[in-house]
Amino acid sequence: MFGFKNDDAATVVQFIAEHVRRDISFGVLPPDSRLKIEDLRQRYGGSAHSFREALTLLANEGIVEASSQRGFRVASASQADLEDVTRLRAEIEGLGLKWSMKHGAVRWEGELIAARHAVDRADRMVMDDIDALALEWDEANREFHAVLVSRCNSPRLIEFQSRLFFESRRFRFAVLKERAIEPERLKDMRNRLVDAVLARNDQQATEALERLILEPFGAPGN
Amino acid sequence: MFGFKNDDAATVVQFIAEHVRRDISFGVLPPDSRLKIEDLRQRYGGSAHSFREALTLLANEGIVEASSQRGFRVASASQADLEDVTRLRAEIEGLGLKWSMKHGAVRWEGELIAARHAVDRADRMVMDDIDALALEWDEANREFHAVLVSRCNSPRLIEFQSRLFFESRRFRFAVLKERAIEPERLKDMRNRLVDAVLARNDQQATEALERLILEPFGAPGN
DNA sequence: AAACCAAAAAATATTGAAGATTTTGGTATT
DNA sequence: AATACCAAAATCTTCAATATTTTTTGGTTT
Repeated sequence: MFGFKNDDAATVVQFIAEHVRRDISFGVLPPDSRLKIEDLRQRYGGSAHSFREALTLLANEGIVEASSQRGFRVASASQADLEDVTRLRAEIEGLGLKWSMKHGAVRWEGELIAARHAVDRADRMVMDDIDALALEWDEANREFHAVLVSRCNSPRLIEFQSRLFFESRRFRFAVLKERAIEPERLKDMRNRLVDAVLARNDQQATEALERLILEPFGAPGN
Repeated sequence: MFGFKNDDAATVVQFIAEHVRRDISFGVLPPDSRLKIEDLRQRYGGSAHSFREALTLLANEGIVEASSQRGFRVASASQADLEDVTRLRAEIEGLGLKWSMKHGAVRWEGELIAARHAVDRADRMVMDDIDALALEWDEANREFHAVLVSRCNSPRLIEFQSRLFFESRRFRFAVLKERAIEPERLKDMRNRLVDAVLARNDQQATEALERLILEPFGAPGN
């Protein structure tokens, strides 16, 4: 019936998890709100078991909190969380970039330049219709940062990076909704980053990356 | 009735997950072996659903692999995995240690010294009866490395560290079973590490930590 | 009025059984 | 030997029921 023979998200649990994950990122399900299984079923479909499984999974990812015998709720999103996630993201991603710069060749550089192009474009366009383009915008961002670490040769680092990126999504959308994105500034920082990568300058690259990650959130702690 | 309402995860799923996690670490369930739910139920008890949930969780942690429609199996443990885990552990733990050295005070130093004492002792004793003392030995190790990062002020880093430590357990036990532990050498390295920490010397500390983590596995890549 | 206890109500956790779908392994055919 | 096909096995998903825990409610005592 369905043509999905891929190993990707072919199971109901993963389908649900993906959906809930996205709705949490977008703020449709706000922080600290309770996730009553019965309510969710009516919204997303699926059986109670599938939901438990999916929520257990999301709890393990950190965007849902589970307390024993008391059900699930969306993880809180405090200032401390924001700082923790972004700081750690800067470190992990910086490390992955450093390693990628050792192994990545011309092909990688091409992917990087293409991803930069896409994300620059998304930055410029997203303001026109935030609701419609937000997902696309974030996907371009995800792709760019994924390429940065893609050649690091460490599957676990890639997974951590991806997880932290998802966790920071909520905060990123909050910034976007305040229209606090500065396309030109971001483009500048990305150019400096890519230049440093192409020149294989480790230190400049990690510094540029750190600024790119931290600055949109107001560089807390100055 | 008040008192015992700890967050202690008294749910069946977590109980099963904990058990299976341990058996995988110990090699009771060897890498790549299939995890048939029916078989496991007879061994651990619990319902099929609880098992699915637990295994989904372990799959998310990385020590179990799930392929859609084809069940679960213990994650393979290749040389590449060993290198990935240990390398990443050295980096993450090093970062956490650096941050801990900023915030940790006298109390922390005390915990560190106590943990070092315990793990030195465990190293000396474990050879006498490996099967009986292995768990205790590894717990002392876990505690020591947990203390190192305990003051880093980043819950997510602590969680990553803990996860990587569990993932590396399998390899650590393999080394132990080959009786390839050198208590005196390890004690030396730990002393150098703790000395550097007390002196608040970032670079020496991270270098010592890196050696402590990588060396027991034969320092691959020379 | 505040604190306390017990029973009722609500929600969650767990299990069992059964139907649907997919993979696997064997057999017959070409 | 390769392919097509069928049956058995395993997994995935849902429905339904029971057990356990938390929360609420209402009445009693201090």
